[in-house]
Amino acid sequence: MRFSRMFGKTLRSKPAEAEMPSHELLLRAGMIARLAAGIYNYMPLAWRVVRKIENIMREEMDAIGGQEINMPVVHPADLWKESGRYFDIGPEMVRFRDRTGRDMVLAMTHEETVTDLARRFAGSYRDLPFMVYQIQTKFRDEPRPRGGLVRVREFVMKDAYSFHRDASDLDRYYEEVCAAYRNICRRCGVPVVQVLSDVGMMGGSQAHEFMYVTPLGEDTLVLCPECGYAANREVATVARDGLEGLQLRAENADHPGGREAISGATGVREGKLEKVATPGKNTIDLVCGYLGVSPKRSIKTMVYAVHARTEGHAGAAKEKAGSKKRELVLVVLRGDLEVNERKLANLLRVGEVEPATPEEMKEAGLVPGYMSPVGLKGFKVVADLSLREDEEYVAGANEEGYHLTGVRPGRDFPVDYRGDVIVAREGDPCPRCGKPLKWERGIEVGNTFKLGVKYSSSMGATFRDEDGRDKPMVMGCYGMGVGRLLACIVEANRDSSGIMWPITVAPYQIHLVTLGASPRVRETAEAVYARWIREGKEVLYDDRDESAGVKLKDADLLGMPIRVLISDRTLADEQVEVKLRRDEAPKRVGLGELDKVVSELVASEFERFSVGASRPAAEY
RNA sequence: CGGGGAGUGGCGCAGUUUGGUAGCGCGCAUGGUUUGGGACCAUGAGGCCCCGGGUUCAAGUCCCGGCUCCCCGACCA
Repeated sequence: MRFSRMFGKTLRSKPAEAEMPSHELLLRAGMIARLAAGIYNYMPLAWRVVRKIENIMREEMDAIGGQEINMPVVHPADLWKESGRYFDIGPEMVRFRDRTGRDMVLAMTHEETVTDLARRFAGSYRDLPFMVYQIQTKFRDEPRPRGGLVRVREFVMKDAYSFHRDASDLDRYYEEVCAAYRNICRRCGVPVVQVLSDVGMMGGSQAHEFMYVTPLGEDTLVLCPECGYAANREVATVARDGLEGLQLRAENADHPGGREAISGATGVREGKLEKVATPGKNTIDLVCGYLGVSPKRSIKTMVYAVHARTEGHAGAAKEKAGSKKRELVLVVLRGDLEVNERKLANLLRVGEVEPATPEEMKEAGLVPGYMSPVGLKGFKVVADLSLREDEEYVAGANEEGYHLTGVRPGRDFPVDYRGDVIVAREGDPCPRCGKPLKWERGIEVGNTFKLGVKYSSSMGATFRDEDGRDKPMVMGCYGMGVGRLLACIVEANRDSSGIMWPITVAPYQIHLVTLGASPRVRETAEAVYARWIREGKEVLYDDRDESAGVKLKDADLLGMPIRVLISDRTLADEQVEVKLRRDEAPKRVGLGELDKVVSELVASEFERFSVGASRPAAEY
């Protein structure tokens, strides 16, 4: 490609809209152009990168037996009503009617369509397992697009779906997909960490996310540097022993206060529920400070509102889901901990929970600042595992200005649900090895879900098993955002001057630059360019009549891995200059050895991003 | 959807406080001088100052309404 003919232009200054380095560099390089919030054009250089990323994805999916297909972006809403998601998903799904008035949607993902295909074409256990994938546009009307290509509304995703006879076959295959995902990221030059994640709107039993770790990431990851435990904060757990046993005992040892303080402050014996006046002490800190008790010895009571879940099969009743009254749930946990709303929703088996509004609490007769489940009727109570039935706590008395001491969960109030509903904190003990956990931020480039039979059972995708019985297929689904991966490639491969493309995805492998306007330089470069094009080399040839500074700055910004420079100065010695983008120092190379040197560099650059023997052999 | 900010040649910005001929840098065009890190000289083109209404002799500037975009949250590949 001749630079002088290339559509697009580099920018000298940082565009005002740029939010993060990859965004700025892609804009300045003239590779992307925003059309609307979260909707981007891809210019020629970026599109070449996209095609290379897609091909790496294809190779890795094919290597684990995937078969590429293509499913539509516009779906009849009926399919989404069948799975029930038409009613569960909010305004992020674009809905419209076609000219005949039929309800249609834009695809946010393709579980419904692929499950429809599976039920039509796979009827026997002999047809299983199989995996199909596509690289296709999705549209999600995100509330807040951001970060250039990191969070957009229209995006291309590689999505794969596998179908199995049983869970153990899915488990086996799932590992292969995870390995393939690691290969894709490695080949694209993006380091990722695989973390446990929430199943989200996909449903299912287990899920992982593949995260590029960066302070600019949108997700918080909980990592154990010691044993490798890694989870999204939404689902991260902590070692309960460390939390409630050892630490609490240590705390009590340090603070002769502890339970004695409770009796001391109130004059009551241990083991009895007593009401104490705590005027104006309407926060955990105030109450505990006042009573001289550690917050770990107090019960925090939170009120959440939930909608009844629109579960399973579709039904006309769901149409009015929005009008349903919200049920209030009391959540109790140790006073020093915070509620993890994601875990709470999962425990209650609802899509989401929301903190109750002050009006709702008032209407229900609850007293903010002095709440507890003690003596209240008509509320479901969720107790976090951090509360022990053999300990006593300070809790609200449900009366302005009063608290209770000596409260025992279970004895003094009933517990309907018991589970892990707390947020893991930095420094909490790792659930696997007990060492302190660390927090990082990350961008999710891919995810994998064990869907199980959520879609196959609701949509009737069954197969006849060897035993003659019809069973729902066991499914997995696996997504990876192409544009988001591109953004992460830039994030992970750049310096202050510009992008440093890994050769595996670089728009062009070689950037040929001339300096000066002398005929000899021009003729030499033209000859080299013509020869390389003939040989099929990927070369961007900067043939512009620009000053040296402009051309070199552009070469750094655009970031092709190998730069070949021809000038009067180099030709004086019958040489050209060869430089890797990632290296500081250029090398002089005789004209006669140029092709050999470049070919070797191309090969060695590819070697840096190879996955070697770690790629699994095709299984099918 | 809450809270904050911004819309002025292609890009980055000033001008708005105090209403009075729309500016600067980069880019673009033409000619010339240059050519190892975003050169220089000269000449030139390019604007419904986001949209609609209002106040005024006069609105980029003041008032009302709307739209779009950005940031921080809530939400997600």
